Amino acid sequence: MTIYDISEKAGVSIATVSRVLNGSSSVSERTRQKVLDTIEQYGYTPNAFARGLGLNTMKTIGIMCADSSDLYLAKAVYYIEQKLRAHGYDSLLCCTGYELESKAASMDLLITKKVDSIILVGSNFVYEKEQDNRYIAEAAAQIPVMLLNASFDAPNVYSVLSDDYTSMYKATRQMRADGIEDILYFYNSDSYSGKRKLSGFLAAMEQALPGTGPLVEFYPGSHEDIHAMIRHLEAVREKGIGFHGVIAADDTLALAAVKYARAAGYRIPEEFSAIGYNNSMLTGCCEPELTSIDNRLETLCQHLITTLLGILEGREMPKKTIFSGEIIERGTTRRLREGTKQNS
Amino acid sequence: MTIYDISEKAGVSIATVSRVLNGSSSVSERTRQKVLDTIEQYGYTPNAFARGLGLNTMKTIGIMCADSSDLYLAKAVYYIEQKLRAHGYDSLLCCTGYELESKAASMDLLITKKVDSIILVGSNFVYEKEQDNRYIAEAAAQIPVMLLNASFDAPNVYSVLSDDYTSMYKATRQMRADGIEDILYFYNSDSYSGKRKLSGFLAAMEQALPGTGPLVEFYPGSHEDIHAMIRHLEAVREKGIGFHGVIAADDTLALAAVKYARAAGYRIPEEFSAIGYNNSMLTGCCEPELTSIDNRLETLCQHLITTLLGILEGREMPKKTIFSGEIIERGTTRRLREGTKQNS
DNA sequence: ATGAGAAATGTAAGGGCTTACATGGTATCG
DNA sequence: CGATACCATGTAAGCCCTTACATTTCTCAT
Repeated sequence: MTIYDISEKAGVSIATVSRVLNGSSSVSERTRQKVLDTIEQYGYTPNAFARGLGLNTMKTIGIMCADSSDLYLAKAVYYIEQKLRAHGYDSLLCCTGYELESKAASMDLLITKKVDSIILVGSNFVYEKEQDNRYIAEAAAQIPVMLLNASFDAPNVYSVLSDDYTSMYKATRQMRADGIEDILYFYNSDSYSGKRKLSGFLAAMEQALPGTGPLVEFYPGSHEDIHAMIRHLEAVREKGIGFHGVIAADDTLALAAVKYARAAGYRIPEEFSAIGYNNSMLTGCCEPELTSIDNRLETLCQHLITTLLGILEGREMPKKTIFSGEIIERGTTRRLREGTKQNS
Repeated sequence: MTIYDISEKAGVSIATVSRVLNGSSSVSERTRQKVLDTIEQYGYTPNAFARGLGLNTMKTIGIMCADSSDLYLAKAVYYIEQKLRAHGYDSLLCCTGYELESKAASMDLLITKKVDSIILVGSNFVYEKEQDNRYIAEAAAQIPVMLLNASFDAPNVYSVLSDDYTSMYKATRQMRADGIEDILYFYNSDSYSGKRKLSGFLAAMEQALPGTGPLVEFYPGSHEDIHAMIRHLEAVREKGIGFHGVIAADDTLALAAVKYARAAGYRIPEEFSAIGYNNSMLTGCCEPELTSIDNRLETLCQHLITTLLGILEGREMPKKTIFSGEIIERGTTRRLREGTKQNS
């Protein structure tokens, strides 16, 4: 069943059928109905390839993310896919892993597949070394590239991100205001946002205790292995380093910190505090529940899609948008700051 | 840059270039190299649409899942995407939600987009009423449809699933063997596998205590809201129904049960047991750690892809494959069965 | 009624690729 | 050395749409 069949059955030319299909230019209401009826009757669907060839687009967006099974990234991918679909775009998903090479390769692949744009989900796509980001600039020479949770300045590259620096800065200040001196920063990624978060922590600590070397621990293992994280923290203590608060770059790490602290016999939050990041469902999984920073992922995604659609329609759009995060207080932090409303 | 440009630069015909590109039929090694060099030199990539139009395939597989942010589904999508990519296929992701209507609509959409096959990830795609599954059969009339964790018998539909019935049956028997009489079955889905799990539980209970009405609770709320789950369990107790063990259809539910039990003052596993399902990262999130059923998701996905590739190559493939699951014992169950090796 | 201009429709030229078939060249055999 | 068979390559006909441009049909003011 092709457009020719329909045009024949409906007694019009293929051009007219095409016009009806695309809603463009003028077709009299009468013919329009006639064509529509015929299409309905014969159950015709235009061939996507031929259409793509003609229009040079198939309304498909490439979504790249390192690991779509990661709690946070999965959520982002979900929001993005939803919102794209709502606007008639499909999503070609590409889980690239964390190596630069395979990211670049996936990017080429998506471009070859003729996606209209590529969305890079997660801050690990932007590297410190400028040259490592060349692959992004190269892709952007062909189609717009959107960054979620990262920023990179190049033509045709658009960024939407959360103000991780300030969020961490505030969290750190808050924990100090709660009277905790020895805070350990626990993180597992040197990604773009990973670095911003760390800077926020360091800035707050430097301001509070100038010249002191703040406690900072990098966890290199698997993102899901809470055991290993706990062991890591135990190893830190065994080195004689004491800490009564943990600010983590991620809820999983924070959860590990809570479990570590409980095992070590601390009462939480009286003797030990923890703040996580992402405000994921994991916050409900520990006792007491985890205070966490919400970076308004859905808002970010919404904005990213709005921006993308604008670009695809040829409008001028902001190259970089930053949203602020919010600390969601739960049971792993006390509240000495505002008066003396304490938790216990 | 088209195939014409290359053919010109290389001094051959477009047919030859095409042949080199597709590795088909015979091309002399000399011309082959010449063409390859030219392509390399000018950085030519064939136009995917034109190619699709000619070959009537773009090596793309549709992946449908209700909610790709669900821990378990996200993992499945991840495995599938990885394995497909390894074989040169791309994945068009489609999060459909849980309504039949939108599932059917998404299916049409994917077919319109000319995917080579559709994979339905998750058991919620198969309904009890035969007629509600018509949308699957209809799609299968056009392209092969693969079911993960569900089964539905129709031409061109292939199923790969875990033996949820037996897994639950075993888990239930095991908990009873551990001396727990009042086991509550806690579930949140009437999906295909949801029903199989429930049956396994009921069968084991019926066998143990014929005629007794087993305790069964359906949780209707959000998949992520652990609080609500806990409240639900509390409400059950307030109705005067006692239980000292929970078998849950899902790790999140089991986690809620553990939190519920701890809050109620039970010692785990001495006074209260719990078994979850999926063996997800959540098992490491509670104290003690959660015993859970592993349904070998990666194996399922691997097999599903192998089957799919076979079908696409025109080979005959098994229509239904069932793998057995495995109980991974952790801290929320005791072990009275095998001798007296106890946990505490 | 008539002619101009607008509206509706048709014609045909791509878009970039695959591939059946045609052609020319070379090796093989008697 | 001519006939046979094959291998390498080229020619051209699709694949199914979109759309610029040409043509026909209306509409309406005169």
